[in-house]
Amino acid sequence: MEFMDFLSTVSLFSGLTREQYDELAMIVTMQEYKRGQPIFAEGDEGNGFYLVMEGLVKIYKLSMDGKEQILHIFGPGEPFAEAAVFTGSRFPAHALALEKSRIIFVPRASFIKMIEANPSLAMNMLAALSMRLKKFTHMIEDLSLKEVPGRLAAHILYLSEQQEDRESVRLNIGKAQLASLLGTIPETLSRILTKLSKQGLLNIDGPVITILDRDGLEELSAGETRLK
Amino acid sequence: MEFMDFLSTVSLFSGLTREQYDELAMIVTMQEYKRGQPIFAEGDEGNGFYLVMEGLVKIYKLSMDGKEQILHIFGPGEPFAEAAVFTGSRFPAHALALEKSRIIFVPRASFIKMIEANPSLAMNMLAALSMRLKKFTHMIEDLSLKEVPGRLAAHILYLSEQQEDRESVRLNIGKAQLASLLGTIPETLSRILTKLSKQGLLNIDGPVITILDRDGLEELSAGETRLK
DNA sequence: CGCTGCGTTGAGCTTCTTCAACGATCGTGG
DNA sequence: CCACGATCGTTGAAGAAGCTCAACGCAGCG
Repeated sequence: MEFMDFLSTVSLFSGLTREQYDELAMIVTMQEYKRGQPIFAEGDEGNGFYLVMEGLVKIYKLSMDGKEQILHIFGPGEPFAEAAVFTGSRFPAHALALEKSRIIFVPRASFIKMIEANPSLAMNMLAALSMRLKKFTHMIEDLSLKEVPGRLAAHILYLSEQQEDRESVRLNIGKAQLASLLGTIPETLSRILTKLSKQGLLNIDGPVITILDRDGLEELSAGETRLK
Repeated sequence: MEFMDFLSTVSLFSGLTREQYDELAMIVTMQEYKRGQPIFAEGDEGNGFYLVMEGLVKIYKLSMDGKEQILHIFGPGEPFAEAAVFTGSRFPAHALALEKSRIIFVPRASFIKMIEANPSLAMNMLAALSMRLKKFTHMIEDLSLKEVPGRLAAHILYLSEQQEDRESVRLNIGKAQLASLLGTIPETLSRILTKLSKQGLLNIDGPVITILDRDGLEELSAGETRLK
């Protein structure tokens, strides 16, 4: 059972005993998805939650006329669709593998039993949901109160804090996906990237963005500056 | 202790034993706020969460240039700022009383002890956070994928399902607040209300909105229709 | 080699915001 | 009780931001 090594790295499960890991390994299942393959659709019954073991997953909404808004992009170690476990309702969004992925499924009923018996698991889950909530708060703020250049700047700065190299960022998703994550369309994103580039705030080389003027980006992101 | 009657009506605490209610009543405090008075500010230390006992509270974000986005409006029986309890961090938004309100405060440390000892309380809290998450998902979808008329229509339909009278809705907040909740400004909201009214979809009488064409509103809300 | 997906660029247009002015309502103090 | 100011809602005109539609270059891949 190669899950074990992986499960022990998932922060949601930190603090579990050896037996609890065994128990967990018994109730979960694993499945592979090809690039572009859907994992679930909005409206599907949510009878459990998922865990990215390997690969990349996007959670997104679609409008009637086909426009997409990405809510999350999840990589290895991250759980998704946990909320459906506790509302007992249907998935409010779509999920799709952006790359070839291995995804673990944790069925609701057994997981709820585990939670009720493990205060630390409950606390971990509460913390996870709370972080998610905070992230959404941020997203709503960005969508409503910032213009696209500000959102883009904020996102680049965010990425630069996640990655090793502080000064240059490598996008793990395509520009079209990035546009959808920022609540805009590829054309607009492209224009703004070239604009930022022409103003010397950053440098674009395919999927690699180099930060040239961090202060300038921070002003943009805070809404103190306007793009001319 | 007049809390008791109230606490027993709060769904977050459903399933607690008599002793647990007593315990709860011991650790909480109550405070009154006047209309317009702040309860906490973004960035404040979040050392507990709140519960509306009476009145109306808004949770909101401000942009640099003063624009406001309302995240929630809470009335009696609803908890708010719970997430701060579990992330252990600062409040990510502002809270202010829209009316004269009585607000209960539940300090973090004692509440966490209660949760760890009460699986049902943990489950209630997980369910509450999950619902909140779902609501935000909806909000992001609206902001990103719908235009203002669609958001407004969706909101009116939502209100009509909450209230007794299915055909006429009474706004419990002013139109400026409603605009901020929908991610727009009073001018735009006003124009769209009159437009909807002229098209015979609804009727406006001060804070009372009468639904004249429910199907039309649903089409708008789903993005199937455009406003001419 | 051609196809397909992705990114870019241009032109025109729609939606929404900004700025300004004005009427109505409400609560307060004189 | 009236007058006043403040807040709130409405309307108009102009401008900005972002979207739509269309075309094209380029790279990867069968």
